[in-house]
Amino acid sequence: MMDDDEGGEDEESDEIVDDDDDGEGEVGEEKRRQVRVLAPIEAKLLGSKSETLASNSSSLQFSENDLSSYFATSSHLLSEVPVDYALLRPLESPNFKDQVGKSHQQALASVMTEAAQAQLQNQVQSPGYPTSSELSPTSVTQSISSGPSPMLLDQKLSPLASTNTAFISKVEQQNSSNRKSISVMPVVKIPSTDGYNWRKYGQKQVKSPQGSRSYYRCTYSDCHAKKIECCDHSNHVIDVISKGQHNHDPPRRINCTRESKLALPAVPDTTARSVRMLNDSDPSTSSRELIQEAPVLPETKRQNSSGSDGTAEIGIKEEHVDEPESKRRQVTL
DNA sequence: GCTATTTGACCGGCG
DNA sequence: CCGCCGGTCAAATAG
Repeated sequence: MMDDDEGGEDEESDEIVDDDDDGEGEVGEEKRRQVRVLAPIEAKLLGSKSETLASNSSSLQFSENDLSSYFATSSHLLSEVPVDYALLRPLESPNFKDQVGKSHQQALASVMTEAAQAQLQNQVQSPGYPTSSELSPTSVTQSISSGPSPMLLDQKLSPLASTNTAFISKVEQQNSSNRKSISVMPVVKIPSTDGYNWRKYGQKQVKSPQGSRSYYRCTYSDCHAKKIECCDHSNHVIDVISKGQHNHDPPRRINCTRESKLALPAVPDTTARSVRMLNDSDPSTSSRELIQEAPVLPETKRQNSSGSDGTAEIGIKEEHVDEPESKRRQVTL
């Protein structure tokens, strides 16, 4: 898929930021333009990704000045600024204060959550953006922590899989063509969070928990493991149901150049997700009340603002289904 | 050309 | 028997 994860950071970042508005804003054109204004900054920020953003004060300072000047001219766009930019710029900076004044800070605060949501998606969808494992976790997490839930961040950062890259480009197409059915794919694809590679083979609008379901199966040749992502109306993944078991180890894609960049190492991302084991034969576990949240990030319920974003905790069920795949029409006609 | 995703259609289960 | 619904297939599409 998206093979240019190494080169196309700048371009993609545009799309990425634009990409996240389809979730909420539909601002489209205008937003895209606004994003372009920020492109240079973004390039710088992304350019310094190899160093730790937080610790590299020089580059940060640079960005800071840049941001300030940009901010002075386009402060009204702040709501569109991904939270990372806003937060990377110390609010205490007198320079910054001078230009924007207090009211902007207040506006910033209110806007922060929105921008944070956008930024989160932005991060996860940017192939060039350092993942939580590449980048000093604190730098990212800290910059975000004042906004939405770190859990959300983790959720969104972790699943950097090949599918995400596809999502970036596809979403734009979907935006432009105003698709009728599913507005966008779920913001987060989980494929690699559990270390396995998943291929999506279907998506369905469902009613029970109103939203959509995405159906994945393990790409491993003989593995029949499947999983279903349940998304709410706003395409936020609210539940992940695993069916079947892998008959292989999670692929360690260390040597795989492309995927190792896109996907995190095969470490189960249980910090962010609630994990639910669901036996197929155990219907008692089929309801969402059974979600066990991993209390790794004790941030209240992290709903308030980010909750509006549908930051529903994702439950991962696991259905041990040894169901024979020989159900129906497996024989192609 | 290959692989992954999207999406409408199809199929079976269930009430 | 019929309609609804969820799961899957497969052609079309995209990168």
